[in-house]
Amino acid sequence: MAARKRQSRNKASDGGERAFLAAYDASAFPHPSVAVDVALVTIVEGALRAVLVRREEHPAKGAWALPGGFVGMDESLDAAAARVLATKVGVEGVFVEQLYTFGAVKRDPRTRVIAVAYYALVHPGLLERAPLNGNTVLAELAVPWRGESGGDVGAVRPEGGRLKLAFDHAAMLGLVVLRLRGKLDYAPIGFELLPRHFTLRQLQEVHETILGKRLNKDSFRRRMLASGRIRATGRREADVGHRPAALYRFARRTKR
Amino acid sequence: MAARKRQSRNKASDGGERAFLAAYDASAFPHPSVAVDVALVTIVEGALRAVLVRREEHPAKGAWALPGGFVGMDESLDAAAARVLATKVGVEGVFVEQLYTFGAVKRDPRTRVIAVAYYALVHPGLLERAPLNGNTVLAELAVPWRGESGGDVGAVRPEGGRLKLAFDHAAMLGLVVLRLRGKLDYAPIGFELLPRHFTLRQLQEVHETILGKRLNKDSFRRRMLASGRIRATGRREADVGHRPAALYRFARRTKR
DNA sequence: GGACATATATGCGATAGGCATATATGCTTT
DNA sequence: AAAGCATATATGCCTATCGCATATATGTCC
Repeated sequence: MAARKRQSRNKASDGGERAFLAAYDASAFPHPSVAVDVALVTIVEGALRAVLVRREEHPAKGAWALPGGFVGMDESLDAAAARVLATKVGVEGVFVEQLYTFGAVKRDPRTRVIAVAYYALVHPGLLERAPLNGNTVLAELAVPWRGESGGDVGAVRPEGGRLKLAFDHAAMLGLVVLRLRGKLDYAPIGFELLPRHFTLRQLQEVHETILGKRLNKDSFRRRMLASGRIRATGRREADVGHRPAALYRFARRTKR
Repeated sequence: MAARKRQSRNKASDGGERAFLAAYDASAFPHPSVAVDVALVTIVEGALRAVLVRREEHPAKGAWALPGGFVGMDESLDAAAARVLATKVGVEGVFVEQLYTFGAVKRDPRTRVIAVAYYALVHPGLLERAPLNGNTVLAELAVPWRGESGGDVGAVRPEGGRLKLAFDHAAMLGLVVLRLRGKLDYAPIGFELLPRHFTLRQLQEVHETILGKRLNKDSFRRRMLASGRIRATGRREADVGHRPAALYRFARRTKR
């Protein structure tokens, strides 16, 4: 689906055309800058949450923003997103996918900045190693439940109140939720929010959290088992005060 | 720091912060350029087709490419896509939507160019007014049909042979097809490829062309009529050598 | 008026989802 | 050790939808 290309850093070597290329170097003219903003999303306590960092500088100083950074001349967009995740949040090797590119003229009051938004999914257990200091927060994404009124999809609230978000980052988070909802049925994104081994109930809770509505337990179970995307591990959960559920893991191939 | 001159552009508001903003002007450093490429897609003779222009300049001189252009400092991405469509193809007021942003480092041998790909949908009748001269072609997108083997999705062929595409534009076209397939069920994109009034059979043929497989006629009819997205006009097609079909039009609201 | 081609309507079996009920099982309590 | 508990797992039924077949309707063409 999303073209995820990993580009090797082969250095430029167009010998004969160099003079020509220089003449067409678009960077000689003023043009927009490009940044990546990454929404690192997880689920804690039954709510979608995203990592936000407090801006130390103008513009929007003091507001909360998605971790981001400008795209270097020699790194791909995907690489820039991974770098931002590793540098600013300390997370590596997680699911990352491009979301949308925001290009309104005045979205950044400084200069013209085009932002390529990414979203990443991670099991909260992996976030424990990433220190969330005072300048970083795991904010709950407001996802109105079925029948529940009020609240924009994806708007952010910390613990009841509402955080002021910089730039158009609130729109980015709203789009993340919509994208997750749209892809949940046909893309293996639910598993990214769970540990390697999980129960069917845990998987259902992830789906319910993303979709913002309750699902029928039996139908969900049948659908998942028939999808061929999960495989029984033969193990069971432990230390629960009742019959333990079977543990499954994600199966890459759709076997039928 | 030295980019002070640049800052005079937006003297509109930020009185006190001007010096600060100048210090953070990212355009003072070398950074990637941004272009938009637009796939104008239509259906002619039962095949998805896209407008391609022959490149007159290096790089990839002589190859076929999607109409594109660099993004100006004072235009949004959406505006740039609309400008490219109007300027290079002569089409306005059609459905345009962002597709994906391609950011591999070496995708353009000249300099670093990040391409925000768009796709547009248009009824072929509207394209007749747009002159397709020798440098412009309406190339068929290779969409393998169910059971049919070979051929990358979205690869381009003129009339049997295969066109050489510049840059990563073949990947863009492939992604267009996948996106159309994915959105067809829940987004009103099929109607964009039809005239204002259309028959159910015409709509079904559009769906079949996009999906690359035959659909059951009765199920399709029932599904469309029950979707609430089409409304009977009371009129019928004329001059067909058999019983004329009822004409429908797209209804914005999903009434139930 | 009849042939023809396609549109439109109706019925039926297969399949999947929603729902209720019954059974299984590991842990905790008595 | 036995009973209780809470949840997992299995089974059956009803209904909506889809694929398929059949029947009827309605224009044009000869």
